[in-house]
Amino acid sequence: MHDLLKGKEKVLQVAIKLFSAKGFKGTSIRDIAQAMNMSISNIYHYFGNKEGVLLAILEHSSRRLIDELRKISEMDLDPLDRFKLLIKTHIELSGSYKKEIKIFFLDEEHLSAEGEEINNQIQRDILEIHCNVLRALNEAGYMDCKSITIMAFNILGTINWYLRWYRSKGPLSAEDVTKEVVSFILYGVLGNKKESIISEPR
Amino acid sequence: MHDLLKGKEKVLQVAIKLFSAKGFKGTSIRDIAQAMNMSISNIYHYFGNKEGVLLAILEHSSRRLIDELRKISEMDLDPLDRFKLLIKTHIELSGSYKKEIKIFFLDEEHLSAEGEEINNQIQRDILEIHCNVLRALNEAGYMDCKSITIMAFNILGTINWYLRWYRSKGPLSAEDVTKEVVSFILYGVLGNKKESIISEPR
DNA sequence: CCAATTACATATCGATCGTTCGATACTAAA
DNA sequence: TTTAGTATCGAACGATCGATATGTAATTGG
Repeated sequence: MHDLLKGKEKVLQVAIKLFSAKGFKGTSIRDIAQAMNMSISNIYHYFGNKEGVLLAILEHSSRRLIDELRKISEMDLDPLDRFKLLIKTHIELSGSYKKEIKIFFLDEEHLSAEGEEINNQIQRDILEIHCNVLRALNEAGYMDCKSITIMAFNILGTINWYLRWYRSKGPLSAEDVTKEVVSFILYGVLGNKKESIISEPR
Repeated sequence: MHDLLKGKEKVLQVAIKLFSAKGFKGTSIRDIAQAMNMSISNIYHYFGNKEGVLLAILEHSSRRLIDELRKISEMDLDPLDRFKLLIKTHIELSGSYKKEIKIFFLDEEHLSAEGEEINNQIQRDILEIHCNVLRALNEAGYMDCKSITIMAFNILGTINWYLRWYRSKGPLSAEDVTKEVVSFILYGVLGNKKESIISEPR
């Protein structure tokens, strides 16, 4: 047993890498098998079919992110502090699930009805968490917007796009970049009530 | 000639629809040919290969968007007004190129070196236009940020995400949704200098 | 009107795809 | 030691893929 990961777990690791790099349709079962010196049929033994691999990735990786974010959304904090923490955590956590998230939002198209349902549920869960936190923010008078949902979409767009373009190359440190993105979202959300901000989020 | 569009032009129309719906890898030349009752070989006669179809779409559709945006970015206006106009136009124009833009940002992965270069150039052009407008905004003291580029990315993320989720179904009119998105971007960009905003952009 | 170019079609190629089958090796309980 | 389940494999299936070779009809410029 000279491999750190074995069987099922390793398939997922390799598949995450390949799916995120070449897309779902762009990656064949053979690609995955070859990249880890495993037989094709063995992957089918584990996951049933190709989509099974994708769904396993989705469930496996999204669960952790969603649980973490939900925990924050239920914290007993000042609405603004909770919101800041949520955004910051979402960005930072997403950093470690970068590849997986790229898969979430890249391959929604070519799934079966069942797969699409699972994928939609994930996105709905994440959106709802943000909506809840935003709603509290709104009711506490920190912001004033016509549609909480639109605001949540704007936030997710900014975060997910950040995952696309960020390549630890530029002049700023990862931390500074995060701070800039968080700040953009913060001011965008608070809008004309920006006086609510006493101090920058650290 | 019972068809409104003929030949090359019609291939592009059909390909845009299919690529945006099922992805580049998820759409076969046969799909395109069948959807318009044309022979496979004829598409090859027009575009050389499958990627040729994609590149034709890219060049054809991005050119108009880029030209339009660049025109605005070079207008002799107050920096803030120019910025507002740019965002508003970008969102509205993107609305009509929705499918095409989905293709731009969905299929960057599976292109040849040449195709990737073209695609990158398009994205660089769009980014640069926004950077230029932002820079003027910054120099005029309307905003104060560490990185113009990050700001531009944030804007593009919000806009492109909007194209993903918007489905003329919700309670708000398309116009109102646009206004909300523009407002989010505006406040996000202006940050702690929001007093620069006198009146909402219509 | 005729030659040349363009617009299209049929038929087919070899490669690759997702998937399945049938067989072995290993492992742990009985 | 038998047995049952789990992990793994090689070989092959039919379908579909991108691409091409070889044509014929239509259009057009001189």
